[in-house]
Amino acid sequence: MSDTPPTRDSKTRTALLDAATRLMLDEGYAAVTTRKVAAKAGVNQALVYYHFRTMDELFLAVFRRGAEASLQRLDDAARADDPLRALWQVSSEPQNSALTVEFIALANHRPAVRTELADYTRRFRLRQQEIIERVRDDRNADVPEGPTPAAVTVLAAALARILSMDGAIGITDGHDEVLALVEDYLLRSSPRP
Amino acid sequence: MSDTPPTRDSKTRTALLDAATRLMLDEGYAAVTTRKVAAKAGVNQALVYYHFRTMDELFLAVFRRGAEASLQRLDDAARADDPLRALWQVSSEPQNSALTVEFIALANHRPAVRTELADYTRRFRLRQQEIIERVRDDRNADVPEGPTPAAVTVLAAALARILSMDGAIGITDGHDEVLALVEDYLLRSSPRP
DNA sequence: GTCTATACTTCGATAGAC
DNA sequence: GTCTATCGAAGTATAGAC
Repeated sequence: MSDTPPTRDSKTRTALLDAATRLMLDEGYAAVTTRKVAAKAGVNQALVYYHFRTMDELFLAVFRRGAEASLQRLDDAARADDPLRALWQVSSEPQNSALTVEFIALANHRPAVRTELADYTRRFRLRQQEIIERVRDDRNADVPEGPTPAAVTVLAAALARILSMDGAIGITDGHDEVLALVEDYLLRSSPRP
Repeated sequence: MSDTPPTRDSKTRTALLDAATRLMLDEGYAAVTTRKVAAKAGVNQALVYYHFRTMDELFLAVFRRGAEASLQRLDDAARADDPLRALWQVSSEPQNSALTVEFIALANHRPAVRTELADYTRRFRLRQQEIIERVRDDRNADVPEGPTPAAVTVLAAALARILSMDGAIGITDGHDEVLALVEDYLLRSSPRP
């Protein structure tokens, strides 16, 4: 506890996180090595270990930054005119899903990442679910048919990810049809003006 | 062309493919190294290079073996009593989705894998789509509502994968609700006896 | 087909000067 | 905070004996 910890909001630290994120998206998590990250950030390799003591901590820092941003966007969506549509826009941000898939693969051999990913996923879905329920209650409507809020959160995550994964390998067949289903749901659930 | 190529159906070759597959499922694709694969198969490291000249070829061989098996199961499903339910069973085999996710992550930095994965995905979905259309035509029914066959193939892949990915990190919330939706679709589309 | 031995590369991580 | 220098481990791949 006598060490001076590196600054939480340092220019270099941010550059390293940006570099690691870009590497994950462009070349996959296996391309995230201290050397490549440092090179992309324009600093020395050893400096990575000053800001993040291990690779695990670097990955966790990348993950947490993205997770906090996503939860923040969720709260913004809750206050949008059409919250359900805003929720879908947050979920379907392509970068979001692409990064998540990399972290899921990473979680396979990094227990610390798995724990963090599971915690975040639960929080994200639960918050999403609350928003969906609130929208439903606000219209104190007769919402008989259609999937439950819990199912909707899983469906949204599933669709967002398949669109992202397919896109990564150049597949788009059936995507328009699926997006039409989403649009259909949003229109059926949207506030009548 | 003067080299004697290794036997296509060799005991060792199969053991190596099994070992690589298990490693991918248990520890992620990054754990698939010639040393670990050889150790798990109980043979020498250099032997991997006799059966597969490079890591790329090893990964492709693992992929192709699984892909051929899946396409075969698709054909079997086409002849089942309830083809749609059989299709869902093939898609939702947990191993299937888990392996696919690893290959998607791999495709990110192995172009050869990406090409192969894209080709296979197209063939799989197209074949699935044909089966769905045939089932629909057989009952020459009035199938007005519900998603198109192309959308169904994407939905099935999306749901199978999210269930698998969630399961890998210990998340099951909302899964029952989603499975109930699938069951609902299958019952609505199943042959009335 | 299977092995030993080894060349070469890259990785994570640390020590210590500035 | 940032750098140079370096260690040891692990990776891909090859040569050659059996």
